[in-house]
Amino acid sequence: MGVPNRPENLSTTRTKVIKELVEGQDYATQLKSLLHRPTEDLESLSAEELVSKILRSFSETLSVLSACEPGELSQSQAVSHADSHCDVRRSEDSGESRKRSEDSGESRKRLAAKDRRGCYKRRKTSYTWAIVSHTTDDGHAWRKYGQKEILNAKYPRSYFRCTRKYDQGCRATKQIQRMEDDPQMFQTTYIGHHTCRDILKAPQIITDSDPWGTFLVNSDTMMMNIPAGKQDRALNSSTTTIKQESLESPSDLTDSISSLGTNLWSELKTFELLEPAILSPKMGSDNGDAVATMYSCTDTCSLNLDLDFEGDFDFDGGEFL
DNA sequence: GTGATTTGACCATT
DNA sequence: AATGGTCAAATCAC
Repeated sequence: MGVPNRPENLSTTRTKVIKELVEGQDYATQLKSLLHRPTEDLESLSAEELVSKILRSFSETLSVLSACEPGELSQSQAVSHADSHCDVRRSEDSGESRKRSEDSGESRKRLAAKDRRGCYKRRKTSYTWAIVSHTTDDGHAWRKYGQKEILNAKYPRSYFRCTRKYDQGCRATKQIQRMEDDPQMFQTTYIGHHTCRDILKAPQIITDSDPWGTFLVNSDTMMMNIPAGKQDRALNSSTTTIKQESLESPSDLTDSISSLGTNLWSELKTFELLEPAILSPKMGSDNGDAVATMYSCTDTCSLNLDLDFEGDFDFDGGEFL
């Protein structure tokens, strides 16, 4: 990613974001009508397909936005400097194929391995956001690379990276932790966005999961809230309840979907006005744990650029993590 | 045999 | 020093 703060890049970014959101809005609209008339329009896309497309649209939008976010930029710069020797070495022995080659009996001990270790940079400034869901399946192919007991947490945290990390350089990772107060639910924290090309390749993304039964609980630069009442229901209800709810009250769901789309859209228009603030170097800098921007999709849809939840917003402080 | 997962060690951050 | 994120050898599953 070059110099995203330049005007021409801003323009490109805006165009891409608008395109993706328009697309997503269109699919959401189709989904809405589909839910109202589930038996009609047999030739149109299925609800599952539409949901997949909507999610893809969001994913792409987030990718574009993260690409122009200063924090992401500094991360890229870090890669080209401090990380470079590591990445070169990694790409030289290229991904998964490197795996067992060095093993073969000897040189398995620490000294050899030690040369490799410490050769990574912990990412701090990527886009992160979290969802709580009854499922951990999000349609992407992930590979587990670690698990850790977390202090004061009942359940361990599992670490996943995109399976395309090495063949496509996709930097997306996620962490999954079972929620203490509701072991049926998982909190999934995504770090970075997929840059690989097989986004949502698997249609099963919504087969046994209900994407609307999940909700975003935080982001360090972006936070989306499903309307508060729905959050409560999502928190307090099981999967089946959510699904039943959707079936019994489609308008409830579709209202949510459409408000999500329209609010995003109206906010996008504001985006243009607030662009200097959004792209200000302050946001998403190393202080990335602070929520610099909040996209709220509540009924009173607001865009607050100067909110700083550091300290106040104790999302990480034990409630979920 | 190949790819995925487990698990203890290493390392960055605070 | 404590904690959490990542690595990579060992192990598992197919």
